[in-house]
Amino acid sequence: MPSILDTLDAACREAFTAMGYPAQIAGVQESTRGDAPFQCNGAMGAAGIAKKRGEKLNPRDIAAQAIEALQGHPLIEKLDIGGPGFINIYPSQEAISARAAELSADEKLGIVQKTPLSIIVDYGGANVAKPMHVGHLRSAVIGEAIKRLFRVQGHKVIGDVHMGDWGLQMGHLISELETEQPSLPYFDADKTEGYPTESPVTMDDLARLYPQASNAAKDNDARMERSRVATAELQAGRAGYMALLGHFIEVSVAALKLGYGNLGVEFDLWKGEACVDHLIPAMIEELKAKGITEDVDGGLMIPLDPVYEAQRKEGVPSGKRKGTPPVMLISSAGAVLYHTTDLATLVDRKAENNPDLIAYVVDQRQALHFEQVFHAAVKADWYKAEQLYHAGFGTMNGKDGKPFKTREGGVLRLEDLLEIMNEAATRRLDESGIGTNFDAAERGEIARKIGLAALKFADLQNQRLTNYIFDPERFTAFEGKTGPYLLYAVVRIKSILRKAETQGAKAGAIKAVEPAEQQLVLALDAFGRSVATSAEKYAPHILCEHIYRVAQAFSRFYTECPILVDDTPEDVRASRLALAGLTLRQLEEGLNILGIEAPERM
RNA sequence: GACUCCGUAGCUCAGUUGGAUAGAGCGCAGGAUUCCUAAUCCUGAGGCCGGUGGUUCAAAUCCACCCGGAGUCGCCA
Repeated sequence: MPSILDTLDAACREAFTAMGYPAQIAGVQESTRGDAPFQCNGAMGAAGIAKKRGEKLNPRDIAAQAIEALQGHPLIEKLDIGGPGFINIYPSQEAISARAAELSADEKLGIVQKTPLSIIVDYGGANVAKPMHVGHLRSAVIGEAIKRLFRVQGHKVIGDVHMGDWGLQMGHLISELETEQPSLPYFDADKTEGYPTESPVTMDDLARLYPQASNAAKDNDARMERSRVATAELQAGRAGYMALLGHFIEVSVAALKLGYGNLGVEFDLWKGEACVDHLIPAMIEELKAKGITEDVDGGLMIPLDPVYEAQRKEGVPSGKRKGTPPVMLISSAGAVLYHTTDLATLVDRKAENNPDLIAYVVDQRQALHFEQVFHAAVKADWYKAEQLYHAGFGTMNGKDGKPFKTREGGVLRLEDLLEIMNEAATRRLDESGIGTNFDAAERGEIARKIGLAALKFADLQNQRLTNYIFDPERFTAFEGKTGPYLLYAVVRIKSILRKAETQGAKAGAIKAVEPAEQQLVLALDAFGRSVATSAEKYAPHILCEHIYRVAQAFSRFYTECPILVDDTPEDVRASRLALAGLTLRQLEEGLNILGIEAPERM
């Protein structure tokens, strides 16, 4: 069953259509003025259309005509005209109560189920051998939310972490390890099998080796060359290096599973770039056969933009050319590149999953990269442009407006970030003296959930592309539009329901009488639309806004409408208990989509 | 230099297809608790929506130019 808003929307469009105007001008929205719950702005648009037809009509008269047609609609209590011709719509108490009953009976809580599509969400993107840091936070948190948004609409969704495990970084690691421990069997070029099963390095070793190598190579060409050679030999399949890569991946995946697990982020696939390497030769042959490649400087590319190519042929330096640069498949040094593995991943996904849609939740700074890869995939006729979407996001900055750094200027590790949030939550619990009667283990768990909720909600409530400022003080404040506020609403409802249980009070038919009750039902009724819009736009912040509004509406209801107080009549108590129960289900489902977990009490 | 994103209250941010008096949170001023968790609720003050021009009955929103910030611009991923 559609929401009240959707039903009214259809009714208004029909009324305006019957009057000879296009349906698109007559949409219904939540009121911006607060006088009425809903408004329709169609009359002004209609007057504009009439004027173009040569008729001169007053929008207020058109509104009056529309109201005439809408009069008697079962959901509508009252209609009036505001300002130049805005139609205010007041749904009836009965309609609101009936809608609450529908929502209560709906397992999906009003989320409209779509025709199932097969969707891959590519997010996470952590690198093998590098510890997770703040840069991985947004992709994980936003990607998880987008994955779940699609899932609750009935789509078949696969989350793929898509690790970075195949580039120069591997060459850096291999060559640096060789510098430290040249006697390891992996570096014996004559040996091709019989390597140890135990990894020669730990995660800590890897985390140390990579920056060591990277720094060493920065202004040492000979050192850089060693990394390049190692990379090329790895990609050519040198046995010892492949064995090392296996160790690196194994050690890293174990660490990453822990890291993502602490964030409450789960992947269905732990694939990486190395998984698709074997597809590359055939892919290159296919691309060549399709005639879309071009040899250049000993490498191979797919030109994408005639404007760019013309300048290249005229000898314009690469930094000064306009338009889209080509996709580089093979470098002059013979190495496979980022473009190549991403294209091969698209080939792999088509073969394995044949998805209707692939969404990449990756930093917006990579927008050009994805534009190029998508363009090439379309050119190769593997995908249609609308099947590939890059949901980019802005960076998390420090208070100076630059990407977040530790006080020492280094990159903040994700585990340290979580610890900062955890400490802040614990401090806050101590300060407010709440939950002091809980045992230490429960308190610890509550603090963890509060800290995580604070962080995730602070991240998700921003529009994706916004570069937002990481402000631990603000995120961990428990007042206002924060994760903890939402958890508080959930916990208060659970508390009431527990108490009702012990008193033997039962939920019954919802009758929304008080303004706070009606506002709560109307807020709840917007869930389906919020989820749909949020998914459609890859915009979790829309759902955040909705959940916050529901929590606010509940808090008001909680203040104004006593439930278990002695003088509450039994039918009113039953109705309010049912309304509280419905609110709880929706808040928990909404928070679950955002990847936020609430404690039982706090 | 070219392209992309951004500029909205003191601060941090929303603003769907152009619509009434531009919203929220924090902060600030005032108020509410014999009663289910006050981490709450209610009321208020606070804005040339970066600037100028244009389109429109109507512009934060669309177009052009300018100012300011971030990012990207083939062989790192």
